[in-house]
Amino acid sequence: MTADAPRPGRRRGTGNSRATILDSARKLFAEQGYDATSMRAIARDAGVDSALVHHYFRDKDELFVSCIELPADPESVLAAVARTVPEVRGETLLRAVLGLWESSAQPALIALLRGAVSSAPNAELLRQVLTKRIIAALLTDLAGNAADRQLRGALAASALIGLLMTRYILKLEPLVSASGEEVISLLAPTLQHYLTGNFPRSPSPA
Amino acid sequence: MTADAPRPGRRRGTGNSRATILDSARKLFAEQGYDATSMRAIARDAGVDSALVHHYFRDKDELFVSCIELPADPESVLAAVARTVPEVRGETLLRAVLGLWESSAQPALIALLRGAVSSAPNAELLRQVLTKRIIAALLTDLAGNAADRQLRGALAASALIGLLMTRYILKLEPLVSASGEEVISLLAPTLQHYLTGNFPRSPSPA
DNA sequence: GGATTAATTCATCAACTGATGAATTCCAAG
DNA sequence: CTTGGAATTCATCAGTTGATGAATTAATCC
Repeated sequence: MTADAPRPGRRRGTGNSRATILDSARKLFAEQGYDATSMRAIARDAGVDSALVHHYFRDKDELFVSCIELPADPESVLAAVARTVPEVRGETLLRAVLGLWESSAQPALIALLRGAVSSAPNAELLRQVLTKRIIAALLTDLAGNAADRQLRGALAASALIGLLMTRYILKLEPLVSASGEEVISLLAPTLQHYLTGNFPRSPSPA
Repeated sequence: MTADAPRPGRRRGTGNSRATILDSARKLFAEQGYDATSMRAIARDAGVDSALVHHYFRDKDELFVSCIELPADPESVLAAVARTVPEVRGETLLRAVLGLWESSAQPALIALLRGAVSSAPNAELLRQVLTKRIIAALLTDLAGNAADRQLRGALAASALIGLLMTRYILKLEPLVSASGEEVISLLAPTLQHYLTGNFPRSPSPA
């Protein structure tokens, strides 16, 4: 008996601990948020000593941002969105974003969203991503003065964030169980209207 | 000297410690979220020993939900919304919700929203409030079968949550600086469309 | 005025947190 | 075979957290 008392030292074959740790961290950060997730819990979930986590990632913050570095390449996806004609960009953006969120990047994205809400610096991070990347892609080649464009971008962002919150955080039915295409067909008109429709008090004098 | 060494025991006049604690708690929960706010920090902010906080509120959870119990009376506000004709309910709801969020209840509401995102049980709390109260009021006397109504309610909730997130948490311009009336005129059509408009694949066969 | 009750603080607990340094074991280069 | 580095765990630290029970002071009731 007394089969396995795990002694220290390097293991035989397995050289994937770092990746395992990252997976566990993404999962737990996504499920419970930044504060509520302890280094020890991550280590436990990864089947590893907590000191090993610190061996690969200096501290909790570094581990968190390492989780956020997306596995996929959202940059090119957004560039593709920017290249479509503005008249269908609502649907295109929705399809791209939902594609990302249904991919293996989901835990990282949920972690990003969760983090943004629970701490001010992380909120700044998300705001940057939102304005400098997503909204920027949305507004490419869009007509109108600066104020008008900024407003349209913010409204689109609000629709998008609302969807992500209800579908992935609050898990409000029937938005959770709906297929991606259903969601797209429901929300694309709204997004498109924000981008290219005309408003009650849209600041376009002259 | 050694002027003031605060000794234990009841104080002279001041009988408002409980309210002071609640104010500090609302403020800190709103600023930093549930996890990041410690009982001790609340006590310090209220100028009080941390044991006194436990004297009035059994534990941190009870304090949190006490913070959420709104100072105003949103029940009657929502009832008023439910009494309007469905055709203007989008605007009415928006006006009511924004009124609440611009009132003294704001810290409590931000705390509720922050809490929902950072922990699953608190998410359940917000989901309950959302479905049993807000969405319920929205759907009063609305035509359609159950599935259709549930979908419309969820979409309206997503638009609402998106607005609250961008305006009060992420602080995305120009939605932050816009006046309440501007926001209403921008979003009311969307909400109204979700409630009473017709959809691409609205499940109304026959 | 004596007894009861409420308000307040002190001292303290066990649990958990993130983090560090030293030890152990293995792999790979020379 | 030796030597250096990488992977891994152990033991431990100081700090914080939520919570409790006892002590102290004041207000209130009779």
